[in-house]
Amino acid sequence: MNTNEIRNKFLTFFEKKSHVIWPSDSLVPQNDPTILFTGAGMNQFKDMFLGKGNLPFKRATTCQKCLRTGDIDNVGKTASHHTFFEMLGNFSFGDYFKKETIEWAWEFLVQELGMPENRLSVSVYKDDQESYEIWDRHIGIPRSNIYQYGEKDNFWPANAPLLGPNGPCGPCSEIFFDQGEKVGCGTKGCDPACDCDRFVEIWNLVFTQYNRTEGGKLVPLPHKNVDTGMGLERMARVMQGVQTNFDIDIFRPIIKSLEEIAHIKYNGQSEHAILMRRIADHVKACVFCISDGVLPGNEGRGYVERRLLRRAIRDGTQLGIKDCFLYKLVPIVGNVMQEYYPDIKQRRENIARVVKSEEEKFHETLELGTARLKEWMDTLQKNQQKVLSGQEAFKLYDTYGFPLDMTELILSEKGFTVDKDGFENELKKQRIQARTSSQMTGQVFDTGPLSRIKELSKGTEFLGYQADACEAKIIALIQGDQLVEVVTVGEEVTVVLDRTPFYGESGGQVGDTGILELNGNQVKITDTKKNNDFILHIGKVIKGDIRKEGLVHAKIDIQRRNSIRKNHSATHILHFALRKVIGQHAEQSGSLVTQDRLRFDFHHFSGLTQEEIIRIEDIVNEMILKNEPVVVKELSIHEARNAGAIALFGEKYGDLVRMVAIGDFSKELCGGTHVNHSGEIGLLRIIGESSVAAGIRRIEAMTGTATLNRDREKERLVNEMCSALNTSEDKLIAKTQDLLSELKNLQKELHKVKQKEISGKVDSFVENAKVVSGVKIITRKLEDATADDLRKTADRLMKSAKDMAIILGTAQNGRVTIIAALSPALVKCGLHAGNISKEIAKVVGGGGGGRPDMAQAGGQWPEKLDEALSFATELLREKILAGVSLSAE
RNA sequence: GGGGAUGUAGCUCAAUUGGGAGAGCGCUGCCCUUGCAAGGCAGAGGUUAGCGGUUCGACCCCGCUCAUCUCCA
Repeated sequence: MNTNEIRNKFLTFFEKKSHVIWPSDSLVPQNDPTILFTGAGMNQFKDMFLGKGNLPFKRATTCQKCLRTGDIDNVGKTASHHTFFEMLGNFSFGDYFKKETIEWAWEFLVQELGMPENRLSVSVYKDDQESYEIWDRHIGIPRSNIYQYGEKDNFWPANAPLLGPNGPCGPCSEIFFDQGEKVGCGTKGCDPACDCDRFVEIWNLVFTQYNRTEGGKLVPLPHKNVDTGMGLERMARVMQGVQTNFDIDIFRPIIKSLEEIAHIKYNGQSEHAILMRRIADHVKACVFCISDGVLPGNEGRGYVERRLLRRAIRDGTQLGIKDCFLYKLVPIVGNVMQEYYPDIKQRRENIARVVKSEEEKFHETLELGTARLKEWMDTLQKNQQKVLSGQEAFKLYDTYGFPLDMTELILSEKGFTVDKDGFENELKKQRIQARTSSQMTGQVFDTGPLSRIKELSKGTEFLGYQADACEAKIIALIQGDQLVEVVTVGEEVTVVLDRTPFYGESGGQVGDTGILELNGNQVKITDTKKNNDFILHIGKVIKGDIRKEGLVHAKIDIQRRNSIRKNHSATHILHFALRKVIGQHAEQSGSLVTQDRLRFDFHHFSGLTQEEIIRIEDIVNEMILKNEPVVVKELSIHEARNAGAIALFGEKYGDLVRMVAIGDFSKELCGGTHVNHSGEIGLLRIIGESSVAAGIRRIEAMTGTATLNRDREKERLVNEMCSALNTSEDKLIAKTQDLLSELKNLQKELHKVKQKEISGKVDSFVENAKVVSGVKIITRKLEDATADDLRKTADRLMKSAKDMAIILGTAQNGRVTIIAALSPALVKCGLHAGNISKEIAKVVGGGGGGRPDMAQAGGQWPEKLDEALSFATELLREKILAGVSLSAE
């Protein structure tokens, strides 16, 4: 039985038991600060479990995409560990409980899947007599097949009564499939708790019936929930009678393709097999991440994904694959998953491009790391050492991203080793440092103010598609993380209403601004955000006090909203034009729609040419001028897909969606606000094109009167330039070029004149030089000279005689600059221009230094420059006399 | 969120540890060469990522910001 059949059977089985088949949540959880990735079927139902969700059903069944990296080190080594996997589940929110859950689970396994009863065994929590009796009496499982375990194995979350966290929890009952004595440890007393492979845990039935409070108290919940999870891959492995999860129908083609790329036969046993399994797992995880909008990066989710990708790439190199290869597996993953996840196949090219570019990047870092490591190996060689220190290995890893095992490999080829303990030590240090400042609290359920509001209300009704203003009741006033009753003038506040015309930031469209008014008291709303079903009005009380009573009049800034409408509709047209011009792969990967501009990110491998930009602009404006109607319809997701509407990467859609159609060319699923006819947009101008990430480009544009203002501004600029340059528009460029070349000529001229002036002075300086012991001493002041002029003059003077000591000074802008130069012979005698300049500079209130033959000094008392120069003459005389006698000795 | 590294000409990188911003490749022009490749000469190209500080003086030292890379969470 293949995975698709199992999945379908499961979902339809529970549908027959009055469950709603609910779509999988995105791997990126929305509005849940407690987790990075969706890791279990229940994640999207947390609010339902707490009794404050507002989904219109009490029973649901899902097949949830999950990503977990906690057990990453086991992936590939064991038969069943994955990072990405699918979890089948059925859920009860205060509806049925243990009896039905257990009964149905048994019915499904035995009757639907036809599993042999004698191979199944179960476990229950030691204190959960209720479940025990259901298994024992109601189902009639032999007692020898019912195991009772403690809170480590049969409680959710594990060890919750003792260790926490606080929140909903409860006992669970697990169902195991016995693969027989031949598999696993082979000991007589082997049971489901054994670490060996014999008993496969196929289903976990969790009964969340308690709320754990401070101190480990378990308070019974008013309505009890059921949360079950069946790993699809594991189940498929049992049903298909194969040894590991990687031998099932959705993994075999990936492994097979890998065999062809690496020219290595997969035998399930060797070291190579571990690597191949891991690659298969990781590439699938990354494909799903990318399709849910997570791009590889260096923080948060993107970083988790990057680590998975890089590990897979490294495993590939261990298999002897030299070039990029992972991206070639993307279409294979698309094929095996296409029935339940058609998007993956559709987007395989974009996904593959992201994977490939990450592969290329990683190869680059590997090359850089290898080069650095070779340098260190050379020094080891020189110092006749054999061991690379842990610090150095860690530096290579930490700073340059060079994996430890590669370091070891390269070292061992030349007979070196690495201090692994030292490395681990460094890693431990970093972990401790980072953990002390983490934001993930380890809590399963969010306890912030919003979670408390959910107990008061089901959400905010959005009226903004039709209305600009309405009367509304205040549900809550939030300040910081506190719920308050009154907010006084001047204070900032977040207001939650029961209904509102304010659009909460989502889908790239910014939140509305406006005014909330109640009996002359006013809150100025500067931003509006969305959290689940609540719309949060963020602002400041500007008049009177706001209390949680009466009806407020909520009114948005309609002009601003109208600009946003234009930009949002324009974004859709731009998306269409873009794909028409550069290709269908140019899918949206993000957008920002504000009142004065729009930003649109899309998949593309290179920058746009000027011609492409112009064509895109032309097509958009053509569509605007056609004044096509914009029609918004509410449809089921199924109908919308059939109509050919574009859904976005990584967005999760409910059963009812809004489809925005412009003319007959653009259809997108979109919750934003739009114009009624495309003509209202007026005009679109593309004002920028740039890169945001590998494979992603960004276009910025503006519409409506904003473009008019921009054009006026440009015109004003040109006019001002014309009047500044005293010319007309048609001659502006020629005139500018003339001026530039004139300027250049003048600069050259000036340079020449200065050179001439210097050489003129040089002669007289040399003539009037004092001579001490055959050394010409020149100390002079130059007017209007820069440090560079002084230096050039000194250079010129230096050429005029063999032994010279030169000090030149100038006063400019209230500062003194001095240059000291000595000819090589004097330097040999022990004179140092740097030291000399230092002493001279003291006279003008500064310091100095430099090379023995040429130095620079400065000071802040220009009036003392003459004094400094005569001091310099004396100083040089003394030094030369001393120096010469020294060298004579 | 916390660390480490990097940021200099269009590209790849130097700058002796605070004291004249340079090389190679590429570009422009000229010369040489009967083709190709090369060679010779000359030239353009820089806010040393940005801001602030220390200093007589900062590519260099210190602080902040930004971008890229990387590790930890």
